[in-house]
Amino acid sequence: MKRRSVTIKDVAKKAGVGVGTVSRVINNSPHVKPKTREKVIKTIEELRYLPNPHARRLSSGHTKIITTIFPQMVGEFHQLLLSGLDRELEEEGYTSFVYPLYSENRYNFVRESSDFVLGTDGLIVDALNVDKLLSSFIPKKMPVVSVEYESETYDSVLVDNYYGGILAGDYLANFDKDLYIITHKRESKLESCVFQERVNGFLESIERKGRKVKEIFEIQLDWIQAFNTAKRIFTQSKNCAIFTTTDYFAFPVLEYARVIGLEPKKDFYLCSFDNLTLSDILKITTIKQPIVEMGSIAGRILLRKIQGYNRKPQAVVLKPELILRNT
Amino acid sequence: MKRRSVTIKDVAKKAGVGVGTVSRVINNSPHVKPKTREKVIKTIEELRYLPNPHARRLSSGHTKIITTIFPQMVGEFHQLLLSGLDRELEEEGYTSFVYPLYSENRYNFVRESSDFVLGTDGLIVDALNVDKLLSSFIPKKMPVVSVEYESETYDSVLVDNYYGGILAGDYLANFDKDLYIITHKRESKLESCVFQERVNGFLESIERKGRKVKEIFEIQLDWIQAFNTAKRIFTQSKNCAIFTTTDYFAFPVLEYARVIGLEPKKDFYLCSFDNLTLSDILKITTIKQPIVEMGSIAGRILLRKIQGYNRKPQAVVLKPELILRNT
DNA sequence: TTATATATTTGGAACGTTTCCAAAAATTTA
DNA sequence: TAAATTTTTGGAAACGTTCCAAATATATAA
Repeated sequence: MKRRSVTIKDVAKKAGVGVGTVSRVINNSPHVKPKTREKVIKTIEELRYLPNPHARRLSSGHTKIITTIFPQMVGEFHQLLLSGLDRELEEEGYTSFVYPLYSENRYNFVRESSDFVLGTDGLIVDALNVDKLLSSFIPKKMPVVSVEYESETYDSVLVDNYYGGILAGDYLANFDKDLYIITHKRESKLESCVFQERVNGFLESIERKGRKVKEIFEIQLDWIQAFNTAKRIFTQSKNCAIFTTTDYFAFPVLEYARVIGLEPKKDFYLCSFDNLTLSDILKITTIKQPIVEMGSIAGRILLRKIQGYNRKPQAVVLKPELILRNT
Repeated sequence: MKRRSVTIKDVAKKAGVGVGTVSRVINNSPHVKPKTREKVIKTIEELRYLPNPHARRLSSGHTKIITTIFPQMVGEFHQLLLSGLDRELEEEGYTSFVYPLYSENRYNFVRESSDFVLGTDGLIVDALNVDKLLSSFIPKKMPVVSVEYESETYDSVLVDNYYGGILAGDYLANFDKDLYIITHKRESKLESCVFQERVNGFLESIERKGRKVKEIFEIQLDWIQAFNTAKRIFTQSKNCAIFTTTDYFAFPVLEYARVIGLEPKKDFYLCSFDNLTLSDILKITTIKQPIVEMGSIAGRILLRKIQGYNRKPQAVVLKPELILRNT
């Protein structure tokens, strides 16, 4: 209600047309005579008119923006997920903002001013227990898709992490080696909860085959800790098979093994999880997660919900796949 | 303009008060009798009323949200910057969204629908040539602060990277070692441009002392490439001093040196840049960037601009600092 | 040429808040 | 008890769009 800037009315008056016509020109409606359109465009430029997005949104009811909530922002995974998502969104003129939830403060902010959530057309929530953490204050009509976590309230898109663990177990149990697991230690409710499932699947698989794991190392998402863990494992056993629950851990493990001169697929075996670019370059055997696909499926579902298509929450569970490489 | 939900009028009617009063209750105005307030709150809960954020924003003229544009999202640096920023924003009830610009597509989207930029109260742009890339389509009255890049159009907050390079040079040139640089290779206009300055400062410093660098390695922001580069350097020279233009490169270098049994501050020297948590843990000598401080200064300036305080664009240049540790 | 169909343009009523102001009610003071 | 002051209140106006129904201009067919 403060200082006013150039409005659609100013443009309409100056161009000698109605506001509706100006609106149509702005929105590329075909129902405007070329001559009129030209005149309006010229006026818009003269007055340096910019549509007020808030008015636009109040009137149209949408923002063409969706929010992606990530537990934190780390590297390739999120970038891939986002790019899959964007692929779908772009087609319909949507784009995505990221709201990282790396601190309690940020989480509280979302809770208290749910306004922020409502100010956008939809919500993608990644790797969070959305039912417990968010659903209570997200209005019922807000379209939400949960990724990497099977929600009871919303549609979900995820990889079958348990099955992925089984694949890894089935592979590594083939060899007569000491079995180790390096996985992520979950330290707060805001951290991703996919890793435990992978471990569970792995344990189930090797148990079936009468095998046991020698030790499970739980570390933070940090390559140096993984490197040091590799050191510990290879000191303990010169004859081991390691399951790392994310590629981020596999890279340093392999590197350490190389440095001390161990040969993969002979001195040791390594099966990882994710299939990020580097695991291909480094020829690491890994469980492939279709990350980009996960993003685009989530995007498609979300768009459909935004368009009013309603159904009971379902989970799309993608099958991970063992990618046999040189470890 | 579709299906209507519960509005402030519905609440007012049901509670037997005027819309103004309801508005006052929602916004915690002190000018409401406790009894009335209670009655209104009860009605709001009964009707499950949620204020429409678009209407709110149109009327009030602000969103209480600011957008942070990052070239890409990687780890600790951005998290620290954001947390510094948030510290300031939170006090005034603002929060920040992230818009990562990791692809041309995303960049084009911002260009074409600048609407997205306008939908928020202010803009923090990190490590991008904001003058060339963004200023042309950002409306004049939009508050913008550039971080890590000295803008001609907007206020900037940055570390004196050149001076940081000099500090590193002054330190490493003390030793009678072969000098190497490992830095980031800038491959697109959307990538950060701070590294070259650091290199330039370093080169200036050692030239003054009559020294020369043996080789400059330009690699991607990727630990394995840094690791391999370390391998190459230590193979080439058993007696070297290395300047890494970011801690991300220093970690693998140090790790590799450890693995082959070289002792820091004796067999080799290493000076890095950033001062991330790990450089402390690993006792790496580094140039400290006050990242959190940078974020909070940027936040403070932005808030002031939002509040209408206007001045000619200025740059706040923070001095980096040599943190002497064990390398 | 006229009647009809079609394409273009128009004004103004929503949209749901906040903000402001004048009026009403409550409280204090004389 | 009346007057002065403070607190609380209701509701109109404004925010700048979109959308709709109606009006006007233009093209087409007879």
